[in-house]
Amino acid sequence: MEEPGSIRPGGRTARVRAAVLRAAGDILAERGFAHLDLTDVARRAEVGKTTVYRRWGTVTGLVADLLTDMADQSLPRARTGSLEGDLRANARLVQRTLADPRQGNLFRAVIAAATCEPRTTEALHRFYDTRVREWAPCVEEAIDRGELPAGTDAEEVVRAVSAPLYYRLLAAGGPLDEATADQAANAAVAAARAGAFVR
Amino acid sequence: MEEPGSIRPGGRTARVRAAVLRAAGDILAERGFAHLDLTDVARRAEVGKTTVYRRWGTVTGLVADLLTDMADQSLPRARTGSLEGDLRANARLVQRTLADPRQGNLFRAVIAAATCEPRTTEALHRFYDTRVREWAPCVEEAIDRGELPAGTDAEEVVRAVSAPLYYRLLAAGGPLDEATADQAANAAVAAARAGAFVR
DNA sequence: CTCTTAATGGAACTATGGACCCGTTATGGA
DNA sequence: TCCATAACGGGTCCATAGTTCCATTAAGAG
Repeated sequence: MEEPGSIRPGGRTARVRAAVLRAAGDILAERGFAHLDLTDVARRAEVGKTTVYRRWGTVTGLVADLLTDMADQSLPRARTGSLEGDLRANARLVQRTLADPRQGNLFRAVIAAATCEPRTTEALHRFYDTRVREWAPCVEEAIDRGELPAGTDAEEVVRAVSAPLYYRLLAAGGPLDEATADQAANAAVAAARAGAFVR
Repeated sequence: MEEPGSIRPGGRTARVRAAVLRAAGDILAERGFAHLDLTDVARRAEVGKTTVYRRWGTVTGLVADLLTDMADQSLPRARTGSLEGDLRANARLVQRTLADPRQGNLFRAVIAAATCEPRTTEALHRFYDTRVREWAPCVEEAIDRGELPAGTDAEEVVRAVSAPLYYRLLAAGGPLDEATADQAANAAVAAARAGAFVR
């Protein structure tokens, strides 16, 4: 019996997983990582406490599974035709997500959880790898068009757009509005044009 | 009896606080935020359990106090004479701090704790405000020298240097070496020169 | 449809984080 | 130096997170 749910993943098992992940997300968004315990999750999900402990074991383990679930729901990138437009669209998408009360708190909680366990950290990294790879092509295309220096690290440019937004969310604080998003996108474009991301 | 330690802060009380904060920092660095409980802190600090619960009450409250203690120990900024030099020095300082096993884990844990409670969040913001204000003058001077456009938000430039490093530490992962630090500094300078941080 | 068994979940148990009581210590002002 | 009391800390109690056991349910193969 390795990995409960791997042999009979259909029907009830899938319903239980969905209910548990949903409850976990709710609690994380409302109360934060520190107040998450599996007993509470089981109660909210209307699922047996034993089931939750058996399948996920620890809080960080549950968050890791939540992250792989989140990674599966990736949105397609924008295609505005220009580098500025695409990156600004990305910045605003990230900004709206982080500024949304539920989503923002969820991300903060998930990142906090990733702080505590390598397994969860890896799940988080995979999540961002997915997102970055989804958006990197718009930078690649700009390089092909000659808008950016050859050898520019496309993925690094995409990360540079998100970084200031996450920095505000997690560390330094400050407003997370559309102006912040646009500034992040503009700064990334300007730095990329100047060759700051050439490998 | 508001705020235990506010009326007789000397002698034993100060020693207890130092021992507790030291123990808390050790545990956070070694095991992370999730495994921090006040009973354990009291044991390590060789201090009465009751004392810890009375003075700090919760894990996040203790971390908040730890943060104000950390904010008091600010390093003076570098003065290399050039904007690039100063910001690169700042980037490398941050990078060395975050890459150091103990310090890096401590920062991750402290930020995770700040995720869970407004009081702690505010303490964290104050911590970064202190740091940013310490370094902002080197950008101001560059503006005065005409190296950067008038109206450039100096503090925002400083934040732009740290952001990519924290983004790696907390969210996306990836190497945190000197090359990363220099890239962050270069990108911030390039963006600032292009006017991306003009208010 | 039937049967095997994967997976769930109720219930009882244990370990421990956190709260409280009250006696002890030592700070800091007179 | 002395004293009022701020602050500490040992001991005890309680709520509950997490574990274990076993009966019940239903997935999915034939």
